[in-house]
Amino acid sequence: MDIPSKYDPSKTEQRWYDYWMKQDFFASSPDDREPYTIVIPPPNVTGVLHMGHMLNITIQDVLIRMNRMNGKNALWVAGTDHASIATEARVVAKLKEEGIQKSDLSREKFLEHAMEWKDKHGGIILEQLKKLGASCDWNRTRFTMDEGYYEAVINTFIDLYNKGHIYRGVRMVNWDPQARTAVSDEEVMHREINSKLYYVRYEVEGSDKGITIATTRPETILGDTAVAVNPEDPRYKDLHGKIAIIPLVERKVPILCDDYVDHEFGTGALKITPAHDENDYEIGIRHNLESVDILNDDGTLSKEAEWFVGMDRFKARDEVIKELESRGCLVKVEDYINKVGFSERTDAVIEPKLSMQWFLKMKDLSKPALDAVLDGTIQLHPAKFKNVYRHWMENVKDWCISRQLWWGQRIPAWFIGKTNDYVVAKTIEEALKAAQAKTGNSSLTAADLRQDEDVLDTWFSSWLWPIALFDGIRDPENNEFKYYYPTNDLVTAPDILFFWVARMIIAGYEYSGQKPFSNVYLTGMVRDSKRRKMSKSLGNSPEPLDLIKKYSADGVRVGMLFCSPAGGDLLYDDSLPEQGRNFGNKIWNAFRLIKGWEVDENLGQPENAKSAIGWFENKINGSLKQLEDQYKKYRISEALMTLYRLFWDDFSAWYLESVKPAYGQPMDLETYKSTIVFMDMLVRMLHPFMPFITEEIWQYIEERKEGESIMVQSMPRAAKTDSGILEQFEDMKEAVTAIRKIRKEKNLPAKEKLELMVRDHNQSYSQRFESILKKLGMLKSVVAINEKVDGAISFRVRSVEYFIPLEEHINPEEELKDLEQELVYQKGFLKKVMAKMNNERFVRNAPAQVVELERKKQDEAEKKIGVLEERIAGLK
RNA sequence: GGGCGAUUAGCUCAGCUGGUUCAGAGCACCUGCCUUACAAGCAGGGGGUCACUGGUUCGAAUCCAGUAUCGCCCACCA
Repeated sequence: MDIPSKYDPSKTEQRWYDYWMKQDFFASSPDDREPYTIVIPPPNVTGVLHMGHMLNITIQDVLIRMNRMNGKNALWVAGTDHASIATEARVVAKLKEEGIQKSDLSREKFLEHAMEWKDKHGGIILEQLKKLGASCDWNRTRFTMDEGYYEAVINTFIDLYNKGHIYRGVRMVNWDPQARTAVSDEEVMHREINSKLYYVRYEVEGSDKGITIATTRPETILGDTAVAVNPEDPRYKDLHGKIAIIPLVERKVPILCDDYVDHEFGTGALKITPAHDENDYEIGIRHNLESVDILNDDGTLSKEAEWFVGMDRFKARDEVIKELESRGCLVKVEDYINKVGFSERTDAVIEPKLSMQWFLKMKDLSKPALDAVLDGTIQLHPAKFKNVYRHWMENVKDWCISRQLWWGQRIPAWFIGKTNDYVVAKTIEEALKAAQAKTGNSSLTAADLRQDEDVLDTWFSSWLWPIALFDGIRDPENNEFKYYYPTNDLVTAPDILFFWVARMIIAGYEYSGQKPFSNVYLTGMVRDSKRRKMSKSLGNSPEPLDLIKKYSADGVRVGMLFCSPAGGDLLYDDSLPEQGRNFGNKIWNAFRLIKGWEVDENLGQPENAKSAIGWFENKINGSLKQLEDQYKKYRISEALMTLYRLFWDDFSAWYLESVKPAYGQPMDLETYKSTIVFMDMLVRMLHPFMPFITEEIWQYIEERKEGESIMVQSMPRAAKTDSGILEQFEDMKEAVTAIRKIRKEKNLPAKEKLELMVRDHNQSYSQRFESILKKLGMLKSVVAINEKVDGAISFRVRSVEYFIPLEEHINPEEELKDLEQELVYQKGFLKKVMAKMNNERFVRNAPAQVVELERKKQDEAEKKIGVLEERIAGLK
């Protein structure tokens, strides 16, 4: 049979994926089986596959394939997120390239462009997932703005509004001047930056003393409406109630007292800009201050600023400094490290800005979601995230859900006439009725209503993902929703624990009265080997599809999972997929070996094969047991390692070597059959991790019918193991290793067959595994003896002694040295054991088992010492 | 500034409710082999005061306290 010695995935992977699709194996619909459901974290519709997705998708596919093979009705739903701010930014940028400004377009026209763009690019990432082998039910692919989903989001808004959870109001919000929208607190990333602290002197009316304040944002001076000092601060007691004059704008403002001011910081005097700072805003309210908004939505200075109108805020900062300096108001400048908020999406510096927005009250809604994680109804893996989650949920603040964008679900609020009075309703017809009722004016017409221009935060739609996917908002009684929901596992990155996971849990309890999923597996970040984040600018982020081409999808999957414990970062290096590919090749070659055997039905089964099979049955069962435990604990990397070692070390290096017939010799039918059974089990066990190569081999193992596939086979189940057999085999392995080592040390020709004599034959494994010992140790014979042998090289495994009569290779001095070394070790060991045994408190307090164990150790060590002393005496 | 977590081999990590000489795995490394499945391989090997200091205990990598270093999350000190 002609099978290439190197596995070539380039043809097989696409072929099998097409086959699975054609057979509709990924599809699921409700039936009598227990469901197992995963919903994909919907990638941004603008997104392209990156390393983080690769890890995330691989884990989900392992789980879904595993459960499918375990007899569950497995469903993995895919989809994309409309990603309002990110997508809108992309579309705006693209239009700009074509010379079109967003402001030139009507809302409708812009949305046409956006939708067109989405249709063109939206499917790319999902197609990429297929290359990795993702077994999603593609018939169910959803989009967070598709028709039914859009409606679910709007209905949710209306419902929450009617329940009194949503309010509209002017608040200090995080303003992204680049995207020209408010963003939520979670979308602001604080970073430390090197900046300057400017000390600016304000004149005080009726005093030549003046007052100096410190600020990092001197341009906001233009919006100052007060100066504040701490009432207890002796330096400024004489200035209480006086009037300060703001430089440049020459505005007269009060000097007031507020406990908020820290006299330790700066000069102990604080400028108050209620429109551009959260604290100043609070102080403004307390003291009834006017607020002057000096910024336009795009971050340029507004008319209110009076100076540098229309200039960008950072340019204006420089100009203000220059101007202050030329007027002699700039007292000094210090280097200063402070934390600045950046927009998560555009990376623009966030401006705190007073603005009218919609908010969702979080406190009450989050209560059941907090409890569910605390009491284990929902489990986070790893569990350490429980604390982080609790901390966030206990301090959760109201969520700003409106965005000044067009791409997204438009807020279903309608203003009446030119007023700020509004009604919330799904359609304009309903809104009209409500407006008429509200105003008592039945002559209002649709023309008198105008819908709120804003859209909802993206996360206000994705928090419904597990529910809305199954149409559970519109119809909670529908079969699919009832069958698949709550879902089982969610696999995602910890950076969206609050953005998304926490809010899904909140929505889950509010809209289904249940948890949305039972387990959350939080992956780590993919970084490079120096722990740096993967980024385009560093050029350290490999192109996923190139990796698949180079190392195969199986290889990349395995590589991703080799060292990525839950929650731990994955330090990516090309050696990982390489190791994965090598593993694939190893499997392939083991299979080649088996398929290459010629079978002779008349041949009896040799002893070595019988014992190897008996051992490997136990070994595989032991591994299955271990795997069950590892899967239960979501220890995916460890499970993979268990399989890796089972296949490489136990199956290939020991089992196959034990049963392999001599070159050119045929094999008996029994052994062949058993080996095929093992191979079949092994590829099934490996299938979730390496779907392609295992399918390829499985299809080769036997003639398969159209429509058969490994992916719909059952997973082997653990049976009982005989630990005695496993231990005995381990002892035999040790003996083989020792013999090999002797060969190497003594430079014996590899083919020279040796004699082996075994003392203490009865208690040993060597009866059961004697034939394997002979085969792998290249032995002529294995003979049981009762007395020690002089003039032989010897070694020991546990209490059994082995002798290889090779007088000519013996160096008595070396031998003596080895034995004496061994004696020293044993005596040391015994001493340690005796120390315990002689310790009355140990004997009294330690459990009987432990004491018994020590007693055994003592016996054994004493015996060994006796033997060693006897031999040393003999040599001397 | 507050909270959480970590520190075990060159690297990435296991080590569950203290108890076999318990210090482990994979990768990397060293030596020898192109041996008739696989050099993407085979055989053999070296390597760690379990961050530090105390404490509890018959017994500590494991439990407790402190110290140091790192990481993450939250937070309005201009």
